[in-house]
Amino acid sequence: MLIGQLAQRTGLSRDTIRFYEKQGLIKVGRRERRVNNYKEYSEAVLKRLLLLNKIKSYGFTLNESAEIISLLEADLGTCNQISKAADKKVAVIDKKVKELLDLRNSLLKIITDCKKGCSSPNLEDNCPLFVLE
Amino acid sequence: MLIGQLAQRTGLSRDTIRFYEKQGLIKVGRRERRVNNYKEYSEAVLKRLLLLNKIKSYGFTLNESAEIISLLEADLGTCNQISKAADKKVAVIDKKVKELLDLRNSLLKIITDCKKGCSSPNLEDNCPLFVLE
DNA sequence: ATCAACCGTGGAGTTTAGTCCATGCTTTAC
DNA sequence: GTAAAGCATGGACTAAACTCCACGGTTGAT
Repeated sequence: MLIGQLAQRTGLSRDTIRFYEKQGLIKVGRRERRVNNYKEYSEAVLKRLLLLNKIKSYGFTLNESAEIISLLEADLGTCNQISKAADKKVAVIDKKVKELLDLRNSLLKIITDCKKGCSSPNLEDNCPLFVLE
Repeated sequence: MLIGQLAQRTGLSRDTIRFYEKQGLIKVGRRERRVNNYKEYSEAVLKRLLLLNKIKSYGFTLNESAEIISLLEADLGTCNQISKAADKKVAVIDKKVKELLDLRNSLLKIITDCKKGCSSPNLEDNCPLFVLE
């Protein structure tokens, strides 16, 4: 199929597909061209892209996704390997969540402090925060 | 003071200070130069940088921080304004946290599914996930 | 014949917040 | 007198994952 159809079937834009190609995430052999030089994409490429999307949707980066696919293709994507990769991601996510929640608390505190510091309920006063002592 | 001292007192690198200058976050008048062309930074600039850092530490971007400072300087940084900006940030954070937690659940699910799908406890089998049906 | 819609390539731009480099002048210390 | 350290300027580079653009060839419909 041509790139337009590939785009439709994967939900990716042509530009994205071409970008993935530039990145080496998918390959089209130099022989897989039509006479007019249009690229002919195989079902295998379609599958690879769908898989890439699926893995990516779990929060893996493009490169990580490609690595996982390589493992699978080399029959090395064992349960241990995959689980370990996912575990690592979970740890990263947990860290991010913690940071965000800390930030959230700080923000909530400045909101209450700001309102509290306003000369009583006149919320049109300047916020006493964000002023260096 | 010169940039080196300013860097020391703010904890920012010279490069960062120069970058902020390029971005227009701080300004040094063309007249505020020593005879040798070295820039002379005022205490006001120092304060502005410290304030910028403080606001930034609450998760605001550089530009947002600069905007908040502008409000404060124009005596418009009212409790309402500041609280509203913080509220907005909180909402953004909440959204991100939710996304991350959803992702976390998906990952946990693929871990258990992967292990469950392994031909029983042989974790060296290929993970049955990440395979298109 | 011509217009839209599609294809190819190469390269630039986007975002954020800087970092690093080259070049060249100034000042300070030994 | 010379080396190190500090200053100024302008511009390139970084990550991530695209998106957009220009230019040009091809195909299909009218």
